Amino acid sequence: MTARTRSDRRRAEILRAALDVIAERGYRAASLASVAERVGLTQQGLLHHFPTKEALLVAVLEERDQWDAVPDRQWRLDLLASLVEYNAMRRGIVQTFSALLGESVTEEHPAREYFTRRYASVRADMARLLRAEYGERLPSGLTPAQAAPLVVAVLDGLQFQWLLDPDAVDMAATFRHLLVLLGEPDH
Amino acid sequence: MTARTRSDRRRAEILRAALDVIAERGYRAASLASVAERVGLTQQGLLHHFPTKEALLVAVLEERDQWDAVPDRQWRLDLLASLVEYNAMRRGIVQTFSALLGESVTEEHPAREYFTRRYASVRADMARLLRAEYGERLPSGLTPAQAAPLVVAVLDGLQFQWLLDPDAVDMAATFRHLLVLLGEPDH
DNA sequence: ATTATCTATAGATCTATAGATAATGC
DNA sequence: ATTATCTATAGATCTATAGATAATGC
Repeated sequence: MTARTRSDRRRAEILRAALDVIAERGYRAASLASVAERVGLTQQGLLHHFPTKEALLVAVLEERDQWDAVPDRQWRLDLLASLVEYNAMRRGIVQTFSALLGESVTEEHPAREYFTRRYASVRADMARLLRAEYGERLPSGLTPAQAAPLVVAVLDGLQFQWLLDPDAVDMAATFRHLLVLLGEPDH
Repeated sequence: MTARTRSDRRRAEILRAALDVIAERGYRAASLASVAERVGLTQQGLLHHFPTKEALLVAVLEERDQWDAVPDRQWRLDLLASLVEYNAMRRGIVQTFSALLGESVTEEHPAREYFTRRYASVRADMARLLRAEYGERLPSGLTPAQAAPLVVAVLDGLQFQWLLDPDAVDMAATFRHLLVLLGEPDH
């Protein structure tokens, strides 16, 4: 599981530092020097492992894809609620990707395509999950495809409210309120 | 309504250019020079009107507060849907404030406090609106205070999905699906 | 007179390249 | 031998200050 070669370990260290720095400053304002400093390297030393700043961002995004690679047959709505609960304990990671999402809507942002593709796929997965849970119609009459972007929007929107004011917003409890709105599945 | 003095007009021009540049690059990556260029000024000329970059940001945020100053007694849920529809025609503005929101969760961002305060107040307004519409319980059994952060989250979350892929997400239609989930008010 | 704008510039950054040296692993 | 890291540095930026000049409005 852990990186094998010396080089892989170094890359993993750098990636973790990059996640932290991006959480603190976003990608554009994150400097290679500040990432390098956290792992005891010079900025030029870091560039030996990732040849450009963008290569480092790409590696960050690829890592995220690995976390998310949960076989989606196993997903259920109540497990989604647990995921939200879990995220509420990993503020740094949530902040990293919320900051990246925010930046990604600006022009020529190197993560823009990534997020565009990702949301298309997340909406599709969510629709599938809802279909598995409810069949072709939710109790409200909405189709899974209609409800999917709503559920995804709630997940992201809640993260921003929570990051700005963790004491004012209980992400997990609020997400469960969405499940109330969606209605109880029949099964 | 329009700015009166020469100076006020100039400031208004600069503000509009700043909104555009922030939409394109975010605040941190927006340079004073690029804002100045759009109004035919040098960067130093711009600084005559806004003494620091942060002062310019503050002015941008204050302007937003003015737009939002709709007497909230007049708000109703279906008017919110029209607002979403309207926003779908103002991509630039939506992008400006989505980018700022995204950046604002990073440390020491000059808009962080602004957004924290703003969301507290937006949630309170939304709860008030829901109470006016539904009374103390929505059809689902949720209280207005429980549903408010959800509705706000949907508004923001949809904006990100729409900005990334306008053709894939119909903001207004999807928001109306949320209204279906909330249920028809009795009155 | 006052306000607006410009030129010049200081002082910080930032990314990336070139090439030397140090450390590691056959 | 190869990989990792460093020093040196080019070439772009960026914000902000200082002080001169141009334009505007009593």
